[in-house]
Formats: sequence, C-alpha cells, structure tokens
Amino acid sequence: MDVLVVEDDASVRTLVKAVLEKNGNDVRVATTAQEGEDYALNNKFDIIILDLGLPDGDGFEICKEIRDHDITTPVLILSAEQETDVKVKCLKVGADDYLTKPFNPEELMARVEAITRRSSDGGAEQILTCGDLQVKMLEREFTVNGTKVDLTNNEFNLLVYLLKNKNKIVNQEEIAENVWDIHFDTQTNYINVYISYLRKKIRDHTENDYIETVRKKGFVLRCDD
Amino acid sequence: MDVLVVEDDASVRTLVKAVLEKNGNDVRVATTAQEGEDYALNNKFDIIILDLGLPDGDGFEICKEIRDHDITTPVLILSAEQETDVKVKCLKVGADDYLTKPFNPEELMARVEAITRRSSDGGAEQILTCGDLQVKMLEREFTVNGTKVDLTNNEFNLLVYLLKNKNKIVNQEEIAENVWDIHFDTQTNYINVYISYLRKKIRDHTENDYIETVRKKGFVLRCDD
DNA sequence: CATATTAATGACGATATCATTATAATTTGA
DNA sequence: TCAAATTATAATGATATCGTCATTAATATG
Repeated sequence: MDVLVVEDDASVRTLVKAVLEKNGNDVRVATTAQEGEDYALNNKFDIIILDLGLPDGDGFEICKEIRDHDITTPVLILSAEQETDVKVKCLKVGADDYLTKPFNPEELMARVEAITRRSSDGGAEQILTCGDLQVKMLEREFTVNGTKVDLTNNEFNLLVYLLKNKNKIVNQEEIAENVWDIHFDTQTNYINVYISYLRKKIRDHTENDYIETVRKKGFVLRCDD
Repeated sequence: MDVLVVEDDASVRTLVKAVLEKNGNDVRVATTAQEGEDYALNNKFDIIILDLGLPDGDGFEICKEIRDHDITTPVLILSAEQETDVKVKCLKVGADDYLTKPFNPEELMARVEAITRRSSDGGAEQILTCGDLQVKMLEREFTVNGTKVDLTNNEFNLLVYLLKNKNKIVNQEEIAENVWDIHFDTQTNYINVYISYLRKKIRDHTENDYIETVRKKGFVLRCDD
C-alpha cells in the first residue's frame, strides 16, 4: 500500500517509515505541512499519517484541506501527549483515528491495519481462511482440514483471489484480470477448468464444496466466518 | 514451547515453572548462572527467562553471553523491585522485555506471549532485500534494480532462503532440507545448478553478483545492508 | 607446475503444468 | 418437456520446469 507520512521530527519519521516498510508498504514522507498537503492533494495514497505539530501548520489543517477537496483517503493523526481535545478535533476535521506519542511499532501497525481494513480491501493478510480451508501466504501453503494440499501456481492464485473476496461474487473478467493478468477475452473456458481443479482437490479432503457457482454472474467462496 | 527458566529462589522458580506448564509449555530449570548459560548455549529454546540476582553472576551477563553467541532466542528478564536502570541495561544486553518481582501469573504469561508473538511473526518478513535485490513475499515477486524478474518456484524458494540468511554461509545440506525438504544426499549437484540459474537471472539485470561461493562450505548472499 | 578436488554450466529426457478443445452435465426459459 | 445456454469435466498437445548427468572451468595442494 502507498502511505504518506507527514512528520517533521526525524526520529519519529524514520521509525514510522521503517515500521511501515517492514510490513510491506511503500512510504512517501513529507516534512512540512505545505509539502504534505501538496503530496496529499496530488497523489493517491491508501492512508495518510499526519503529525499535529508541524513547523508551518498542523495536521488538523491539512486534514481539513484534504477533506474539503473530497479526498476520502483514511487519515491517522499522530498527537503529542499534551495535546488537548484531540478526539473531538479529529472528528471535526474528518480524521479516522489518532495515536498518542510515544507509541510502539505494534500499536502503529494495529491502527493502520484497523483503519485500512475498515475502509477497504482487507489489506494484505498473511493467513486467509474460509471454514476448513486455510492459506498461509508467506509459506504459500494450502491446508484443508489441517491436511496439506498441493496446488499448482494458477490454482493457488485463483484460490487466494477467491479467499480475499470470500462471500463476494467474482465474475470471470475480474478473475482473468486479477489472477491471470489477462485483459481480454481468450474465448476459452480456462477459468471453469481451474475452478473445477480446485473443487476436486478440496472435495478430496472435506465434504463441503466451498466454491459456489452463481449462474451468469461468477463464483463465490462461501462460508459463515 | 520449550522454556528455560534460570532462577535461584526456589519459591519463584516453582511458581514460574508451574504457571508455564499449566499453559502447555515444557520447562527446564537452572538454579545458577553457570548452569543457565550452559543450557542456553547448548539447547534450542523458544524463550529464556532470566533472574537478575543469581548467586554466581547475574542475568545480564548470561544474556550478553547468549547474544554474543548469535542466539536470537527471546529473553525475558526477571528483576527485583530495587534494581535500577533495568530497562536501559536490558536494551544494552539484547533482552526483549523485563518483569518486576513480585508479579502475578497473568502478568508473566502476558509477557511471555507478547514476546513470542512478536518474535515469531517478526521473523517472517514480507519484504526481503539485499542491495538491488528485492523479494515481496506476499506478491511472490522478485525485482532486481526495480525490474521484475520471473523465477520458477524452486529458484524463488532458494533465493528466499538465501535472503533470509543473508551474509551467513549456508551449506548444501541446509539448503536441501529447507528449500527442497530433502533429508538425504541425492548424489547430484542440483543445488549448484539452481545457484547457477539464479546467478544468470540476476546477472542479466545488475553488475553485482550477490551470490558468493565459499569453497567447501556453501554459499552466501552478500551485501552491506 | 601438475594433478586432484570442487564448482559452474550446458544439455537432455522425464514430468508437471499450461491453455485449449471436446464432450458431458446442468440449468433456464419458452 | 425440450431446446438453448451455460457450466463442469475429461482429454490433449504444447511448453515450462524438473532432476540428473556430462563437460568445462576454477581452485587448492603437493
């Protein structure tokens, strides 16, 4: 994800940048209110982290400015301990959450993840589950009911896409674009074929057939959790 | 999990052992600094709990000794109330956290769980780099100097193993076990072959040949960062 | 310097995975 | 109920990746 960090204090800035990057994000930093506002208005970020006490303005002002331009990117405010009425002011200017300095890395990531999860796609989870099905992204491992199941690359990628959109209907065009990176119609039914492969491998280890067909619409990976 | 507890005070030792075991851990105890250090250096634990005031030395010394031997096992220090500068000293010797006596069982377990959680998923980095080389684990993407390079599964897994052990020499046996999950000698030079493949693909995009051969020992992925 | 040892790379057949096609099964709507 | 539309799966040939072997290159040692 693309993150904008607006913070003048070098030590805090470096820490925040490091933590975010370690968690797989692309970070852009700004050290003044002017610069931060400029970046925020002219680029698309997934989250913006704003310090309150900047040399040439404060985070609230930037946030207000951003919202006035109809930019809905989630904003996390970093506030110093002594700052008063942070919560109320955050609400007023349309910020999503705030974090009081000093904070530790886990706190920061927890807030960032909470906000982005709330606001959009679910981020980049490391473990995806759906009932008996579990995928560990880092190990690239798929288990059904605890037993490991080997998948080919295409099968794995397809399954991951379904898991990331579980309980949502995904159509063939979306699948082609996001799993195969194909942006045109190949006139073949390869997606049906791979859905079939997946079902077979899942069927071998559990009763439930998680992949549901929605005629004329696409497929859903269905489960209660 | 396997826990080492180094504590001379019998009542504290018994309590800690009982609490940990009740929570499903295997506990080994040592009552002197000498014994504790000996255990720590010659066995693999998931966490080490060290008392500061031991009859023949203190926890800080053991901790330092452990870290000097490149053992990264999380260490939790138990300190008496009157001990000064515990936090600073902990940082200095590479301990992960400390707990002031007296403490209650819940506190202890909370610390233990926090430490092991932190260290376990912090070990699974999402982005691995070495100079120009970058691997994004979740996207399963490899870039050299910013340009994407396609790798086969085996090539990718081998590269990841090298990255996870960058600047450390890894021998062929280790590679076989961790990348191919082969626990015997196949009598062939397949690892050399894949090293060769990797080098070729890296060479195509950058001058530096990151993979160094250490004759009779193995290979190193070398870089300054 | 000569030779033995170790590593690097080219080449090859076996196998796995790929996209596609053909055919079977299912669902829909007249 | 029956044909048309849609989806599921079996089958196939093409290609990529696999592990192995053979050969060449590099390095160490006497």
